[in-house]
Amino acid sequence: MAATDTSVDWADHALARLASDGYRSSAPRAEIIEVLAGLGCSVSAREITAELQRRGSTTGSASVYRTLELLERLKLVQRVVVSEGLARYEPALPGGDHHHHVVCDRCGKVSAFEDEALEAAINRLSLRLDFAIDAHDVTLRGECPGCRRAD
Amino acid sequence: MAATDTSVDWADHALARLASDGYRSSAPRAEIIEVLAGLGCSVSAREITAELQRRGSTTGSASVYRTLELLERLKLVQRVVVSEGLARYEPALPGGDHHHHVVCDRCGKVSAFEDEALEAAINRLSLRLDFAIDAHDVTLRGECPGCRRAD
DNA sequence: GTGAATGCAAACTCTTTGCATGACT
DNA sequence: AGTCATGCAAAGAGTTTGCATTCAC
Repeated sequence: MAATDTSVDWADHALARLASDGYRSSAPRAEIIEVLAGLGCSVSAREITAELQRRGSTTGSASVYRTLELLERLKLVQRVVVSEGLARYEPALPGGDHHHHVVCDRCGKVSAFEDEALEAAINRLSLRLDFAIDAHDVTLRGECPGCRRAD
Repeated sequence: MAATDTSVDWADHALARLASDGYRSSAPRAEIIEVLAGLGCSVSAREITAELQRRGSTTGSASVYRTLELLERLKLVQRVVVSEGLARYEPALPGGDHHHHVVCDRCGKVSAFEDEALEAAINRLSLRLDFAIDAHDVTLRGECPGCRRAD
């Protein structure tokens, strides 16, 4: 699929932002940004690297990771949690409590919460999607009380 | 922290379920379940393995992974996605669209959706939590239209 | 010319798998 | 006794890091 108008906008925006923030404009960065814009939503570093190789680029995977880290720091890309990855588990009783998690960006502390309105919104939402939804994860991120006080 | 009543209940329940499903009752499994019950919510395989070693157990990490897989299959533990792990990225424009993802359990297809009611619920929820929330991820899982038809 | 950014390769972390040994039923 | 489950160790996937080289400024 060709890049959409929005993705072109984003690529330009990202390149401009890098320049205005004093980062050097290199071919690898431009290529990574272009691929990111073209592939759209929810792309892994691995997929970007593969796409670069397919295009005959000599950009290495280390640069992909470094550039993603930079783009994330500048909030030019958002890191999303889709599934897989570092798995965490918790005991589950049949019909037991249903809760989600808040993770502290600073210290990594994980707390649990429950919210009926949230569940209701997800249930209603599930009805209007084409997918047959059978599970959901919600993760909030921010600063925990301890780290807030330490500011 | 000592095991709570609930976690003891869960450990017993899990052991009973394994037995009733014909799985052998082994020391490693019992230890893993005990650790899982004690550590509570959101534990990684790595943390379980570390705790086992700390306790002087000879249980290897392969058994931890195999037991977690088994427990997940029996729905005795729930796999939760907290963050980290396989990172996926997407272009982000400042003030750009805000959306979440539905992942097909069968084919891995990722689709995006937006839902105002969901966002509203999360915003309201954020206000009553002690954390200073600055981001959130919502991931739904189920079967995509294509895979549903293929049933 | 100088320092930032790159590519390569090695190191690391987490997870999975093969296989011989050991333990539950 | 039979076979399920284990531990070990090796292999695999994804990511990070050190270092010499290259390239943008």
